[in-house]
Amino acid sequence: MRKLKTSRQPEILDAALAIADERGLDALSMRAVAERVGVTPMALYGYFRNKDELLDALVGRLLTGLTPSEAAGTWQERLSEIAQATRRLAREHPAVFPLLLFRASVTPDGVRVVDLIYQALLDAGVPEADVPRIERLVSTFVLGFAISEVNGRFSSASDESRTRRGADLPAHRRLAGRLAVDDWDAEFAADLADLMRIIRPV
Amino acid sequence: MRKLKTSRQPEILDAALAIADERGLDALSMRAVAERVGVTPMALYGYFRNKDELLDALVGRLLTGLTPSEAAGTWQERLSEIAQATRRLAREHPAVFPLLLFRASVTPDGVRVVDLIYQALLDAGVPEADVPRIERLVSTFVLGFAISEVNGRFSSASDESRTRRGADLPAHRRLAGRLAVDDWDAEFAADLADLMRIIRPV
DNA sequence: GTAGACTGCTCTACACTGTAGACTGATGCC
DNA sequence: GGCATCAGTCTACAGTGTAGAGCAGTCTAC
Repeated sequence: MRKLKTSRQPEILDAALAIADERGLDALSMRAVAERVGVTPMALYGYFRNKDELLDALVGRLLTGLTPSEAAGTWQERLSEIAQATRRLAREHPAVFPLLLFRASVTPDGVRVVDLIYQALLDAGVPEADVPRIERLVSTFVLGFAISEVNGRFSSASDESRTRRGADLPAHRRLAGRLAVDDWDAEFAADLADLMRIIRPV
Repeated sequence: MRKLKTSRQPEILDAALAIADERGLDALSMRAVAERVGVTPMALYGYFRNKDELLDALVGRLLTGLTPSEAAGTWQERLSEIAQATRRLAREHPAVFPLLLFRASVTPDGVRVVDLIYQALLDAGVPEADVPRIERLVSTFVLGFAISEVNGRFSSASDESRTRRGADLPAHRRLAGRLAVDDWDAEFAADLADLMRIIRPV
């Protein structure tokens, strides 16, 4: 089968996303998806050439949800909107989200988001020569932040244990009491504000 | 077996790292590691409780190589040194590197790197209350950049194809010709310079 | 009205994965 | 000698992605 069927692709992706959301990425097997769709595992291979392609399509589906409904407002508002939508997406689909960092987002919807960012940066007065770089800088950070957040890289669980062995960690000791974070929304907002200052110094 | 043996842990991790470097993360199976060590798969379970723990240890081993030999120079030089070392690491071990973003780096060496960054930020005059946040901002970006680079998220392969369908991508069309990147070293350096301006406005 | 092609799917099978459980042979201690 | 501990093996199980063959139904052409 050279040409793939498309009719039930959305249905299959819905099933895959639901499984990942409910039981994690490890549970996302071809067999599990097939069962949920009510079909034999091998039937899926009429719609996606293999599991990797299915995952790619899943990333594409996620990106579709990223495009903001309204593309209005100041450039700061628009950038902020996209960043927040990205973070929201990560929280809604923590298991699948990290795939965004690995599977190059060349889907039409992915490119459309990039275009919106380009436009915001141009409106902000970023020199044309710098726009693509700044876009990569910002989106890399936003993706990285969202992933770190949902994956617990920022886990402060061990903050206290860190400071306890302060002997060889002078800076940690000095910062004791400031390591815990209670408001990630505020942290993210502060980060964005800092990045905005890169985009247009005030 | 409650308590784990440690004697051959380094040897096992070396084998695991070599396999990942040579044949990718997918090829990193317990059986493959065991064969390379010259032992039965089940023998590994005397040294690591399961595959996840082995991977965690692998991340720890990577981080050990991150700690700079010299902790001297201006704060800019020190931060830059760590950032470049991180990027170098990603290129040396592209398959394993992404694990850094997912497996919280609470190993002693990981914390030591964080401490060095804290110290650099303090030296730069960052208010104590902001130091941990800025550390997360910078390290999130650096990790994200390195991963994106080795994983091809920045792939410019499709840049031309993007601009071709310029109709609904106005900003892309306007930036045509500026989308290709030939020097990632320069891009990374420029990004770092921008981030330094967040740390201490000039 | 029947032959042939096409579609959408199933069934079986293979090589591979992580790892639980039981075992063996060697070493060191009393 | 007797026993415990250790390092490693062997077997087995449930699960994975997917190749290859086959099968019932529908559409088209003569």
